[in-house]
Amino acid sequence: MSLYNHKEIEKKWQKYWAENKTFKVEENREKPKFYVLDMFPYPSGSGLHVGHPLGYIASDVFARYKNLNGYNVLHPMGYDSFGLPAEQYAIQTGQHPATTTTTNIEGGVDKEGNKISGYRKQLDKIGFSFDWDREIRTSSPDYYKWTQWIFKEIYNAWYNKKTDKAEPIKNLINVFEKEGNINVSAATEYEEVFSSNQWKEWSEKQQNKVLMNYRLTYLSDTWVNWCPELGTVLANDEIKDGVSERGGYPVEQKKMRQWSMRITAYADRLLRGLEELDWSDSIKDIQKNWIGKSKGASISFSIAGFSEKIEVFPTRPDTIFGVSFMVLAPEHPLVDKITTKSQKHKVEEYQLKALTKSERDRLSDVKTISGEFTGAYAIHPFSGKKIQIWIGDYVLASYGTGAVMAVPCGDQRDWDFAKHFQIEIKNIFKEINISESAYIDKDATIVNSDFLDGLSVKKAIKLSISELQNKGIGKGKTQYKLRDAVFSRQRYWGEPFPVYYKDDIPYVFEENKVVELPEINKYLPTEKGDPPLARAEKEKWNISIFGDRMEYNTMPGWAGSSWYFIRYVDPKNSEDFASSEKIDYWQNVDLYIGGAEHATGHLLYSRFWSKILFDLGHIPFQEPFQKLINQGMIQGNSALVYRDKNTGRFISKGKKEKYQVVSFHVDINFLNGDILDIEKFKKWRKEYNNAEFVFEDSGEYICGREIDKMSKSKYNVQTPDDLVEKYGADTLRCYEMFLGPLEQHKPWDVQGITGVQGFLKKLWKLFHKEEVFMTSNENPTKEELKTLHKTIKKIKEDIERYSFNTPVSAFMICVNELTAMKCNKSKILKELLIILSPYAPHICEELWEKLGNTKSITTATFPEFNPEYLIENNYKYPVSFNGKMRFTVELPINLNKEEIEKEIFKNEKTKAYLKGVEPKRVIVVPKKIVNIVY
RNA sequence: GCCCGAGUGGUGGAAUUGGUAGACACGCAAGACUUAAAAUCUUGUGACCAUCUGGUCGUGCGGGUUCAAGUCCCGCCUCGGGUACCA
Repeated sequence: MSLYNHKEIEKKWQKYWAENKTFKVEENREKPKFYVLDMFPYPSGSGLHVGHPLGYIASDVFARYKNLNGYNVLHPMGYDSFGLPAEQYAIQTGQHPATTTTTNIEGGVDKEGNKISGYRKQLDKIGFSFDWDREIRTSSPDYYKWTQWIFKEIYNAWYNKKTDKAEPIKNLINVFEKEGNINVSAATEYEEVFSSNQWKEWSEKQQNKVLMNYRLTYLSDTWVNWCPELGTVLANDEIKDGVSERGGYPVEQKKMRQWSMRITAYADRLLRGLEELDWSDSIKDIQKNWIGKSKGASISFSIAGFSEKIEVFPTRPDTIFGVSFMVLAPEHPLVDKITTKSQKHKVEEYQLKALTKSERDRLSDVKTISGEFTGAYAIHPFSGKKIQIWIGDYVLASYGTGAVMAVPCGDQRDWDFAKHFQIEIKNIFKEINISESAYIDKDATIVNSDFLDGLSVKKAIKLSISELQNKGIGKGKTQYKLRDAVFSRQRYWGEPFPVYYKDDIPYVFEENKVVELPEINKYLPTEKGDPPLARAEKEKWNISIFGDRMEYNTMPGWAGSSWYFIRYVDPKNSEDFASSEKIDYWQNVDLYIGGAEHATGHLLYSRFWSKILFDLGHIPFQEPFQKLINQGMIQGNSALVYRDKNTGRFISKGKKEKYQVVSFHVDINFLNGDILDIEKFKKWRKEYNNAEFVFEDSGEYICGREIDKMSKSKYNVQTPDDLVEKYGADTLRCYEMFLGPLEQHKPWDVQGITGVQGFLKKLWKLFHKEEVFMTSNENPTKEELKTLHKTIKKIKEDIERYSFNTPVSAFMICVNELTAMKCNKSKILKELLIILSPYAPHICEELWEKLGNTKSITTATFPEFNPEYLIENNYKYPVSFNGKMRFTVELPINLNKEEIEKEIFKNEKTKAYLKGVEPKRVIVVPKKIVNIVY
């Protein structure tokens, strides 16, 4: 073998790595650990396209780099294998989702007879350094046994606000038995107070009901986002623009008995925890927004003639004297009660109208101001004045208290509302004109406000809160937008809950045994509307049910992915979710790479579960992912053909203006560059067999191009398999990195790949003469060492700042320079192979072996950069005149400013540019630049 | 609307702290080898002007700071992401 044969080399080394378990990793206290993780994929039937491996390649480069630098690197891979598509497929074909899932991972044939290559085989071809002995699948009972265990841990925990952490529910029960709940400060909506006697007297059912209010996962009747088409409940982050993210089906509000996770207890810690994370600002912002912390006061207004109060939550309690009316959401429970007879008709009409309006309508209808007066009055807590109570659909029942104290001078929506209904607008800001709009900045001085007069906003907020507190009508309060997360799905293909019901009370199984997903005859809801699991008879379950029935819901997609990074450290442990020694060694993930679309889902829930597990003493860290990189999406480069509407002929791109055309997507595999292969196209579909064309003058058919999401339906999917076959995995790896910064979105374009392959061929040639392997043992020259060490420095610096694209150019430059020097010295090439091996591991292993090494290149050490080789005697000074670079002058590096200036002015060219004019100023920056101003 | 991020040749992109804009690669053009093609190699390639030397312009647009701005500041435009009557 003499020419670079990527197929043979890659096959050989992939086999070698697998047989020798090269990437198997164990705890090793001699070495520092490094944990590199990719977001694990959902194994879909369509397999990997070139966008998927982008992040995996980057993390693999980093993992291999860290390994060469003496770290013990954990770099696992697995599958998030519960999910909707497999279930949808099961509904259509009757095939068990487990079967589909296995086929999608391991390869095989699907029900329609399509060949599925399988994720694992696709991944293997790219040469990743995954430790496959650690593979996990969230749908495997060995794995979800522990997802269920974590659920039980969460179920058996409550949030103690005094210690600011989760604690076992047992402790709480002890307290209840001793002294009731009088001294308990917990994350709960439950406000009733009970004594120890009351607690003891209660039935089990009653006690259970009360405890539900404290548990970190609890059952409650909640308004949920119900998607009838999917037959399931969706989390807020699974809905985009009012329709389901998957499928785009309408979503409606429905009340259902659901498991929820008390994530709100962690709102503040989730917010504060962001500060110490090395994540992009945009992801941090998204999470901050989602948590939505706002500080203010809760104030209750009494209503004239009623005992009820209206609770409001202003963030600006300092504007309390600017209140000129109140607005309730049309759905507010008090509306029916306080509305006067004369207003009743109008109010009810308005309520009905508001009901029919969808969220979307309300949103798009910002300009229309609407509302109705209820006829009732609230009492201002300080002035005692009567103020009108209105309803308006700009106030949402679902947010805060569903009521606002309207301060038109300080809030634009209140201002608009007051103007529209001609309600008084009181100005409480000193020397501020509010005749055109409200004043929302916080830099005014408060006036017309009794005891707040003359104060700054900041001081007035403080004082107003303490006065409210004194009067017992309000207090300072912090509110979050974050809601508790609904944790039930009316689905089959998910983790079953380790829960059964007896007399309608939920119980979790005491014994630590997995509750396996039972076989059912159909993957659809029952006629009664119960979830599919209701179809399983009691004996179909692998566990003896002591109660009346099992929980029929399953867990959501994010359950398994919220803790998988912990399981990787000890994936086969059957006694524990992972041994504490191993967790202690590996700790949290040092580098996590994945898509930004998981910002509010997976990335938030994982942080939430980590904090619970930390509080309960199961793990020693609170944050799962220290450094996060969000890789950009690789978009598809679709190809279009144009068909003449009149004749049905296909018109080439350059001629299409002369015709009335409709465009179609065609398979990108029919193209060579932008030129369509007419024969392939004709064979594609029957109706094209006799297609006629209008060509360019050159006689070719040129396709249009368009950047789309990569998807089957646009025929623009490029699989890594084809490219690996044609160019090799090493080329693909380097090329995907070469494409641009990892975080950036970029269209896929295969045109540049030949350049990268050319680079590897040139590398190969450095080691060969006349197609025979030949290297020299001579000592390298200064120039050769300079090239090598310049590259070592650049690669190290770039990889460490996660710049994965620039090293590829540096390697190219290095190989180009060595080629120009005709360098085949093993002392140089050996080190080049080591630094290149994270990018192109196969070719490097092969050449490494040819150099006479018997151990894999993965056991090598990343070379030390030696600055001595980069010391220059001269520097080429760019000489600028008035900031414009004109020419360069090479000067000894050790000259000082004055000497440099002298040398420059000796130069003929300098004189020519100055034309005898005396320079006004000369700037000399040694080892940088010379600028002459004249 | 608000909050982030981005805008550089025909294309992907480089320029890490203000200091030679366009590295590296694709594409294109010319040439060498070849019966021919592929592969490979050599040369050129931001735009405009000029016979070369060279000059003018040039990093989305308009200003500004500076000896010097792709990089910093102010105001806009476009695109992408997030969020949405949040009280």
